[in-house]
Amino acid sequence: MNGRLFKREELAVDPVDLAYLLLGSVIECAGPSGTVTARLVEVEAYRGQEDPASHSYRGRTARNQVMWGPAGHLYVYFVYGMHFCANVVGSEDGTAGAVLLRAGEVTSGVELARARRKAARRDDELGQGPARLTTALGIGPEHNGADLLDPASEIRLLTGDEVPRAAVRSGPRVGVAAAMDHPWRFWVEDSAAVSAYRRGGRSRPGR
DNA sequence: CCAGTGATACGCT
DNA sequence: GCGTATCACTGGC
Repeated sequence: MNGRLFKREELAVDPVDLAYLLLGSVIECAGPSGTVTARLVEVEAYRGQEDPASHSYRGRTARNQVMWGPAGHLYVYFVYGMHFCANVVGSEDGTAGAVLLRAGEVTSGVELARARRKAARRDDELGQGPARLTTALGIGPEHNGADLLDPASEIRLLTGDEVPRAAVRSGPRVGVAAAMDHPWRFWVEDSAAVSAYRRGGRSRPGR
């Protein structure tokens, strides 16, 4: 079924499986000035306490408490002094797994997204990066902990057209020095909204 | 290419 | 309690 809310048990899975599930799905954020929806095309899996790159690696803190809660909630964090990034919380068995939303194609509310993302020169750039995506959708700190599966929620996660595994590419996560041996970044091969791969300020095309 | 921006968390007193 | 390195980044050069 397409365009329905996910069920919580569907999301309470290993973060890598959740990453595949989220590609092609739709996130919808309603606010006072309108609604923006985006089709997710790039994500990264974070595996909780066993993963040195995960915010939950060092245990529960005030910032990361949402990651220990039930699946299907949104973990929003502030980074680099000016940006917000959003994760979908996965497993609820105490492993604090989550999937970072790295990029999406804005599929409705394009005008509102453009107004929020003045620097974007093409529509492909509206959600082309984790903080660009939250800006385009209007996600902020007030959405930390929001339930994506509540029909009454202003931010919700819906099923989309399934992306075949053959159309999914994977590689090392962006900006993560630790655990480079795990290809836990996943993206839709033919999407123009997939972010450029950067590491240490250097661009690494093709990887 | 690289400056901006500020919360976070760790290692020391 | 305090100093400070480190960011799951972006936009303007």
